[in-house]
Amino acid sequence: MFHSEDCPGRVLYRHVASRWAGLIVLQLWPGPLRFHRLRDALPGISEKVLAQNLRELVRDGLVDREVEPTRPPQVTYSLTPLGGELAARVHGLLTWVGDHAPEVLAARERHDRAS
Amino acid sequence: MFHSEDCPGRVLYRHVASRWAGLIVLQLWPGPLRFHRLRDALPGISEKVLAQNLRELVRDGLVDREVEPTRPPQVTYSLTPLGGELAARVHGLLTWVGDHAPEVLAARERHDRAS
DNA sequence: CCGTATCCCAGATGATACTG
DNA sequence: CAGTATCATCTGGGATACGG
Repeated sequence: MFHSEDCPGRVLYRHVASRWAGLIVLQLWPGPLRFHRLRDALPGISEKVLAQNLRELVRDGLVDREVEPTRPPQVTYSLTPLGGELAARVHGLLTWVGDHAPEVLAARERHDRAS
Repeated sequence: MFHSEDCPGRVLYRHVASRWAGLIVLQLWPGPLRFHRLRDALPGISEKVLAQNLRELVRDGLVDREVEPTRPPQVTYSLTPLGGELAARVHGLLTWVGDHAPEVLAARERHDRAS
């Protein structure tokens, strides 16, 4: 798979596998969120980087952006159907990582001691 | 999930979501491979980066490294059971990305034209 | 064949301040 | 509230050459 270096699949994968994109999509999986909720759910992300990633995700048709023309404005982000499918896969990967991280750390310690 | 910035899950996820780790694990899913086979299956990777990633994966107990003491030496990499579980999730994500990349690119073009 | 050792860089990320 | 602007940083990754 991905036998060319810049085929569409590889390009998209590089974005999905970026530091934050997967985590953002995952946060939106249970339901829509506003900008600051999203920010608070992702400790360590800066507003700039969150905004960048959201723009990319909207551009790629994975996330919807809705603006309520109130004062002050309210902006809500939600997954598109396409984004929802992606989120399911990301969720599978992340829950596994979350569940097995301790095993991996144990293996790492074992390895470090042995060497 | 991952409510601390440097909890084990986030750390492991950052590695798994690195540019190459997922692709390497995926290549090993069908069966063991030698170093150069792996390199050839991953267009664009340098030997240095491949070696780095493999060392990390071995350290984390996700990949096995077996050396035949022949001359010249033959080194074979394979997934551990733990690595196999991870590969399944990565496979789910990557096949989806591969299958839907065209849709995403189409959405992107639509978006770029609209703006 | 299977790597390691150097050196280097772009691009992703971060901190801070500011605006409609 | 929801961002942008600006500048600084940092590290994963790349090129090249060499070694067991």
